Amino acid sequence: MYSIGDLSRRTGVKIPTIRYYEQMGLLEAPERSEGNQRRYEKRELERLAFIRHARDLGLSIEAIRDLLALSRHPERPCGEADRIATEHLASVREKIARLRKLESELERIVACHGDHTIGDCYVIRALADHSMCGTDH
Amino acid sequence: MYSIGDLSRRTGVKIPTIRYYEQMGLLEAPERSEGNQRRYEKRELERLAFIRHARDLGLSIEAIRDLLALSRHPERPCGEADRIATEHLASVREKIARLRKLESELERIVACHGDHTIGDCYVIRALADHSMCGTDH
DNA sequence: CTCATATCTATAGTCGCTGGAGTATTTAGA
DNA sequence: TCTAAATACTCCAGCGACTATAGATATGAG
Ligand SMILES: [Zn+2]
Ligand SMILES: [Zn+2]
Ligand SMILES: [Zn+2]
Ligand SMILES: [Zn+2]
Repeated sequence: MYSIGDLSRRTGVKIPTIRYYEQMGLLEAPERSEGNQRRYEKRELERLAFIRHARDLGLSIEAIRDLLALSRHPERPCGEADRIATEHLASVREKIARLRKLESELERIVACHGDHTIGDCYVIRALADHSMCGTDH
Repeated sequence: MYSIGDLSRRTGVKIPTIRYYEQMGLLEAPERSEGNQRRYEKRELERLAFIRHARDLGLSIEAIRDLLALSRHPERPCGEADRIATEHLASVREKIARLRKLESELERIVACHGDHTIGDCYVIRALADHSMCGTDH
């Protein structure tokens, strides 16, 4: 039996976050001690580690909820789980592409620095005028 | 004189967002019509375009507030503006680096898909066990 | 038994918007 | 000039994924 603090230490998930996951339906409401404190089993420790890992990989709470629901039916085909992961990969790639555009614009913007005043600062001028940009972003 | 709707159409910033920027101190409170509606000058249109562009480049409201304050003193040196942009570039690069790690883990995770069940789905197993990952993320 | 530590609930704050309710103003056509 | 449509006003709630209080209660070691 683990207290919420034990779970927190073992998974690196902060205590209020564990309670938040319970509220969001990722963790089931655990048993309680006589004094109403949460008491977890090993199963729930593993489940929390799964959640933590999925969050670290950027999956949304909703996606994780779906994956957890799927994992309760080991005999079913896993197309849906694969789809969730594939879609997430696509969204990560989109984010990277968007950020790379920003990166290249920002590189251009900060390239010109030295001794000058706000009045002729390229940073300020470039921000004022998108037509100086090489991409839309 | 532009109404808030004119400003919105010309900059692509939604009306509630314009009011939000005013509340956040990015736009000064404009003149009002007899009936209390906002009336803007060209100056404020340009300022909003600046804000929009800076937001599109991912700068925070706070950074933009600082840049706008700086731009009121064209004679001063621009080191601070350059610093804000450079720092932002660094944070964009960090985000890209993090996302690339996620991308490579997710690629690995979704690589193995075909006809199988949840019970032996690599997606589910990989999420349950970070030690299968090649990077920390 | 005492007392420090841990946990409980409920609530509010973070960021950058976005949407709605309910009311008031502006503007264009008849 | 009157009316109806479009627009704008303020205030407030909600998003996602936490995080941080406040004030009360429970647990566990000495
Ligand atoms: Zn400069
Ligand atoms: Zn641009
Ligand atoms: Zn699978
Ligand atoms: Zn991992």
